[in-house]
Amino acid sequence: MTPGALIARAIQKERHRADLSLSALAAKAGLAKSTLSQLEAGQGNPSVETLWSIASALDIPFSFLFETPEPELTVIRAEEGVSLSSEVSEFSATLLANCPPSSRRDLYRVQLRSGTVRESDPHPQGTLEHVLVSAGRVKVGPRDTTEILGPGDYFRYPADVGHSYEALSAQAVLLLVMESPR
Amino acid sequence: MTPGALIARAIQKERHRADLSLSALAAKAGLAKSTLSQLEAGQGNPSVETLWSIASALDIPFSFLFETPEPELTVIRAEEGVSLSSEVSEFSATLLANCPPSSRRDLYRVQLRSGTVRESDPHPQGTLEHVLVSAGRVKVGPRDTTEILGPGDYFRYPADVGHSYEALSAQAVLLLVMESPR
DNA sequence: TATGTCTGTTCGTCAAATCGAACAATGTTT
DNA sequence: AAACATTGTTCGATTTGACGAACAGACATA
Repeated sequence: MTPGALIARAIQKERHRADLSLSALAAKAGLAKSTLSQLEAGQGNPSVETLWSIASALDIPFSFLFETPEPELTVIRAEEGVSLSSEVSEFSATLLANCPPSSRRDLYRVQLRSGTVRESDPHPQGTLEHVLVSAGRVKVGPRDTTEILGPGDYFRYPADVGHSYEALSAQAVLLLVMESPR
Repeated sequence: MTPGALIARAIQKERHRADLSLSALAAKAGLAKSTLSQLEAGQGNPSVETLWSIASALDIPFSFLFETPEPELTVIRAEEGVSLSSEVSEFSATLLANCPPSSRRDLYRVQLRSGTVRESDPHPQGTLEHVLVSAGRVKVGPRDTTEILGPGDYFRYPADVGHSYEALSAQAVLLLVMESPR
């Protein structure tokens, strides 16, 4: 894939996501409409400064201007999972998810208390979340596909739709990996 | 950090790692030496085509040229950490590590039993490991920099040197994120 | 039907990025 | 020491990306 075409698609995708018109984005980025137009047409060979302005106008990290992935939905129970790299019972490692080619994975620690349900708005399209429960019982997942998880359980689901977190025990701790397309 | 300076450092770093002279790289990339010289000096505003040539001449993914250096060794205790989006006490999320531009992050669940020490050989250069303790107490880290961690603790360390995992309690569960350069 | 405001595209002009040769500075050969 | 091959730098010439106005089309308002 030629870099020009790559960037063309990325810009257009991100622009539509931000719900901006070409002219509006041009203005916000301090660029000429013509420049942006040509870029989205795949013609032209933008400079870094130009791309930088676009990225910050779209309020996205610079590297977001390069490519797209695909979603999925997976649960691996505490006792399940492919075990690898150790027959020794003192150490066992289970591969939960190897990293797709062009994605970022940010790590969060989340603490929940029972009572209310934490509703999260949809993240940008293509976003996934990985949850590994550390303590307590929780109910998490997208709108109609929530899962009930206990300590050690792993759950992966698309987060580009509304989703929620709810503690079923008094308190719960979980590791959250947010995976978003670059 | 200005994009120019960012790229300047990246190019120079990667070029030295590839053990190429400026002239040699210029030739291999089909660029004028002068162009490259100016870029590494932080002056100038390269076009995407130019950067693309450089990346492929260095045989690295395009996004390598936008690496932002990160502190290598970090501990965040269970009660510490920058809290965000936690207006409600029922939900608090702590950012542990946001994802550098050009890395893969593979997710593992690791179970340890006390008794033996699990020694791991060095991974490829640039590899980092993130550990979030789910249950039990563990002692993990590179050779002489191990940390003792309890539930909820987070630890990040370079894994391109020998490192080890040891359970201090009867049993321990932890989430391991292995981060390697692309 | 005009009049306005938006959409995104195409054009000539100008500034700037790239080029290529000439440059000084080191190190290696004969 | 002289001759040569490196290193990376600086310079003017030329290509080219970015600008901004003028453009056609879509839609709303009066």
